[in-house]
Amino acid sequence: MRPREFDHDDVLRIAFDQFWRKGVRGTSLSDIARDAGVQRGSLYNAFGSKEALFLQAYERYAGDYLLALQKVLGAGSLRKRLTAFFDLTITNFRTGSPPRGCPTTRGLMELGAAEGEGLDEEARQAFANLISRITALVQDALSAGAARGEFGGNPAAAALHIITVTRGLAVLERAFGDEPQLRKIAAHTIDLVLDKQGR
Amino acid sequence: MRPREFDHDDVLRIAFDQFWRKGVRGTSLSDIARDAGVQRGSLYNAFGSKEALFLQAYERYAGDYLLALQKVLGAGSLRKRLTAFFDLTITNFRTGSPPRGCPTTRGLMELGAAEGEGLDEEARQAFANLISRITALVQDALSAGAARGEFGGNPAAAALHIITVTRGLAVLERAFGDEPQLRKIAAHTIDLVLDKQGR
DNA sequence: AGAGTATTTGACACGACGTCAAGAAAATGC
DNA sequence: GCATTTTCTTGACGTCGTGTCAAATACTCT
Repeated sequence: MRPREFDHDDVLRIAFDQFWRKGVRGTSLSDIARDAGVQRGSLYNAFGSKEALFLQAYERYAGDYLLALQKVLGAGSLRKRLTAFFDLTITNFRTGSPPRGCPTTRGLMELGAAEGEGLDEEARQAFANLISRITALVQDALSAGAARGEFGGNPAAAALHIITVTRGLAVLERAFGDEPQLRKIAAHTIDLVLDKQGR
Repeated sequence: MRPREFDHDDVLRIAFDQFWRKGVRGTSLSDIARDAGVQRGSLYNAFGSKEALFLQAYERYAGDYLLALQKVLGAGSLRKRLTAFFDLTITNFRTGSPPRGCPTTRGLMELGAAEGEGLDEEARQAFANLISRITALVQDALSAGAARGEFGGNPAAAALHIITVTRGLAVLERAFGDEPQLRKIAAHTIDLVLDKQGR
């Protein structure tokens, strides 16, 4: 056995950074190879394909991100939790310059509509999976809030609504790049859901 | 002067159909040329570049789409208008098999985060422009509704919120392809905005 | 030390984008 | 009616990206 000459995790991080900034289709394996100081062929040998490499890098990101969300969604009043949740969400795709956007949303929209086109079904499931798990976290927070009388609606419906808004924010971020506006929408959403419309 | 051997508008329609289904990056000019029965070089001669061709095709689509929206947002009670608006929105990216998704959202997420990457600034403005104009239409409907006592909130904030939800729906459509779920979210959003939370 | 095995490396085939020069076809002027 | 001109068309080219393969390489285990 000959040992790898590069660190698996280093490559994963470097690759995801590129994918995040430029999208999967917009990132070439040559770019990653150059950045990581690895030969292009070695990447194919180690990961099989660009999509497989992306998937591994994405899973890594998804795990980290879920942990961070779990943290902010688990402490404080419901309003505080939701505020922190939106905050982390917006911060997540507003970091970097230019801002990197939301990798999940970008990945989803990069999917080919037809079969075989672009990213494959496995990637779609990875994206859907992260969204589902985030939805579950939000729903848990809402249910906990309901138990404490901080919320009187349907946790499942409200969680879905909140998630939809975060996905929409990811899109508007791309369109306008106007962070204050995103935060306003987030605040408004919290008001709507908590039924204090601030009028 | 030698006349064109193909119809400008035909090509635009054929091209946009492909862009819509497979994204800009996922569509090759060879595909379009084959589909349209035109030589690839002729497309370059007539449009200049893939992005320019996309932009023209997109503007065409945007105009049609705006007209349709204007129609449904201008008649009936506010609730009816919003329902028809969400209906048209969801129908728009659920048509075709497999569903084609939302071209605006896809286009936005295909944009390169950095300069020079992928679609250029002009495309971003075209996307942002359509979103802005749709927002304005929704806001008009809300204002009209407010004048008739059908709505008591802030039209600008509510319109922005609604638009955000539609962008989120476009993303969730990609993730889950679950049309009934999308419609539920839409209905819930209308309830929230009109302040009848259906509890 | 030697054999085995996985990794690295460079070359290859293929397709896509965009450019360019040469050929083709119609409108205009004489 | 014919030549000219102007535009469109056509095919070839260079570059870059993806993915494959066989040969060379370097480590490990016996």
